[in-house]
Formats: sequence, structure tokens, C-alpha cells
Amino acid sequence: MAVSRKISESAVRRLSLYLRILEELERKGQNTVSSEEMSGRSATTAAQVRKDLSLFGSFGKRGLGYAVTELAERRKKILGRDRRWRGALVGAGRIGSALVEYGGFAERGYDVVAIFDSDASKVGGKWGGLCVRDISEFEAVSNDESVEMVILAIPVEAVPSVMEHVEKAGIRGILNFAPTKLKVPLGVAVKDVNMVMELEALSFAFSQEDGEG
Amino acid sequence: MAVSRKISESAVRRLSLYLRILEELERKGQNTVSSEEMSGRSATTAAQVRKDLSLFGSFGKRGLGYAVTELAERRKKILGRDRRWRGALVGAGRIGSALVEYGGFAERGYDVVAIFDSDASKVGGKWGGLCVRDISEFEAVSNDESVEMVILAIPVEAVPSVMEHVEKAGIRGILNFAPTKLKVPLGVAVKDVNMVMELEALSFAFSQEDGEG
DNA sequence: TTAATATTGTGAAGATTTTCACAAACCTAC
DNA sequence: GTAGGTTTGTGAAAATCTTCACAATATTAA
Repeated sequence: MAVSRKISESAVRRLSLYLRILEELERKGQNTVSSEEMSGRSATTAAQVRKDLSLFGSFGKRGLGYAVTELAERRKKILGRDRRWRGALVGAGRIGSALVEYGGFAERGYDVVAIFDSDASKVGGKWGGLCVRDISEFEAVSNDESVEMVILAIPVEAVPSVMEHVEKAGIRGILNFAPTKLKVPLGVAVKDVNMVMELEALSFAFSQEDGEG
Repeated sequence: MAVSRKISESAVRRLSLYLRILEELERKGQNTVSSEEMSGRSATTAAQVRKDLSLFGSFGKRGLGYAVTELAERRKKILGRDRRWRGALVGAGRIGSALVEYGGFAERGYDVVAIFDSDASKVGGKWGGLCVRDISEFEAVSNDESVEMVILAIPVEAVPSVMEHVEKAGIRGILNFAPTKLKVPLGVAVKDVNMVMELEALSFAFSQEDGEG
């Protein structure tokens, strides 16, 4: 089944979006959905939806549409949401705090199982049942706890030293909030979250409009 | 100068990234930079950098490279960072808190000048010098305060009612943290920030690797 | 069974984005 | 002023992504 061509970044984003929509439809108790309806709820065309959904095989029924629950299950499997993932938060600051307290991750299978910081005044504190550890313990703890992903919420200056630990521990996925390009070994996936960039994209949109007629 | 072709989403992202790099080089006191060096610090090719930088005119000197400060200024103008922007935070919860306390926005010209919530227990509280207002006051206050952008950090259920206010007030840019597709009038720019999506992209990357050789 | 209607799956066409490759422009040294 | 070494800017080629359009397949009704 999994034909495993190279799937584009934007296709993956859309698959994510489709899954969110499917989960909503599931909650509503809707049994089937057409590519047309999906396209209305996302920001694409029906053809795009069908192309995307068919990337990993055909799950629809012609004339009928897609079975919501089945399609959701398939998407989950494709996106790696058919299991739980174990993540560590590195950086016990404001952003980290907001992320840990936000329930949405665990709800979707991403558990934070360890928290690290290098600030001695934070180490030892309790955060939602977890004890903040010193970053020097990263390898040992992340090994014990089978950590697979890291949420990196630290200032740019701290990146190099922290990344040494992360690399040594063999972490393969990083959600990066630090506004800098991480240098990682081959095979390590990085996703950047950078809100200043998003704001710039907004103000750019404004300038474009204003500049034209 | 501003040729104003349609600039792609990804080109805008890269322009943002270049600006970040340029600002770093500026701090370091570096005077010139080549497309080669820029490509090393971002994740692109030198040709891509040159194409992107030339979208709005030619600022480089052949044989020499680009003048860091001048190029940074130009990029800032293009991205709308040559002025300050006035934003309102809607949703005084965890994410909102983290964003307001994070200094990086103001540092780059994006000021939060008002905070709104619909929860009576939050309204009236002080947040970093600002008073949390009731969402019903949105139009009046955002008018008085010349609010241009909104940071939307509210639960999905609250979106429709809040968006009514936002729409009526004539807001043209929204940084959306609510995991739902906003329906906005033509001319309103929306940027979505969705961390579950990013995590799914990571676990997708894992599944892909594992599935192959 | 057949006709009418709906909707998928997918080659092919079209559009967009990225990469290539090289002439043009600039600097330094002598 | 000329030669040698860099690096930009940009058409053209290549690669990628999106849209089109329609045959194939399913359902329902009579």
C-alpha cells in the first residue's frame, strides 16, 4: 500500500488539516464525506483533496464519498497518530509552560514525559507532575524514558550546548521554537515554529495590498 | 521598484528567514555577505537566495556580495518592518500569556496594545500594564487604539462570535492559534499557527523513514 | 435490468517553483 | 589598463505541484 513517493511538505500539512476536519466530522456523527465537502472546509479544491487522499491508496467509494471513521483511521496511521509518542520539553520558560499546560498534545498522542532546563533555580521544581531535570542529565533520562522527540523552547544562545546533548541521545525529531536554523545530523527531522515570521508574513500582505491599486 | 508580481508563500518565508540572518550578521558587525554564505545559513541554495533577493530589485554588487545593513533595511521595508504595528490579543489564556510576556514581538515592531477576553473573571485584570477588556468592547477599543492585527488565542467554540467583532472592526490581519479554518472576508490575511500539525509532520517523517529501507 | 445521478481516481495539461549555467559587473594587483 | 578572481542577476531548463476533465464505479429508483 504505502507507495512512499516523496510527499511534499504542503501535502503533509493538508493531510494534517484533513485529519482535523475528519475528527470534527466524527464527533458530529457524520458517516460519509465527499471531496467536495472536505474542500469547502479546508482551503483547497475537491481535486486537490482527492489527489492528496489517493497518495497512499484509494479509500473512497465512487458515487458515495469517503467513510469518515475509516478515512480518519487511515490518515492517523499515515501521520503516525496510531500510537503514542514520547517527547521531552527542553526549556522550562514561558513558552514551555504554555505548551505543557496545553492539553491538546496529549489528547492527540504526544506525551511530554520529561522536562529539562539549565537554570539551577528551575531544576528540581515540579511542573504538572514532572520534575524539572538539569540538562546535563538529558542523555541518561531520555534513554530511561524512551524519549523520541524534543520540544526546544530555549534562547538562541543556549542552542549549541543543548543540541550536543540532544544529538548524543539520538533524538530524531525536534519541534524548534528557537529562532535559528538548527544544524542536525542526517535523519533528524526539524519543524520550526516562528511567530515573528508569521507576523512578518501578515505585514507583508498588508504592504502588498497598500502598494497596489 | 516594487515590481509586485505575486510572491509565493514560501518566498515570503524565506525573505523572513534572510532578514533574521541579516540581523544576526549586523549584530556581529559583518559588512557584506554573499548569496553563498546566506544559503549556508538558511536551508537553500545560493541561486535560490539570489532569485529571492532579486524579486524586488537588485541590491547586490557583482564580485562583492550584498551590503548587510542596506540589504536588511530593504528587506525590512519589504516585509513591513519599517514601521510599528498595533496588535490586539484576543484570549487571555496560557498561550496569550506566553505571547505577551515574550519580548520578541515588540522588539521587532509588533506591539500588543489591547487584550480581550470573554471570561468575566479575567476581564479587568492587569496584564503587563494592560487591562483585560471584555470582548464586547472590541470594536470601540480597537478603533480608539488603531488596532491593525489580531492575535487569536481562543478555543474553537469561541471563534464565530469573536470573529464577528473582529470583522466589524475592519481588522485586516489575524495570527490564528485556534485549530480551525477561519472564514474571513476578502482582503483579510490569516496566518495559522498549529503545533499539533507540526508534531504530526514530525511523526509522519518518522513513519516514512521506518517504512523504507 | 436499465436509466439517472453522484462522486472517486487519475492521466494529462497547465502553472508554478527551483535549479542551472553563464554573461555582466565589480574588485585587486601590478 | 589589463588580467585574474569573485559574485551577482537572470533567461532557460528541469522539476514539482495543481488543476482539469473524464472514464470507472457505486447507489437509487422504477
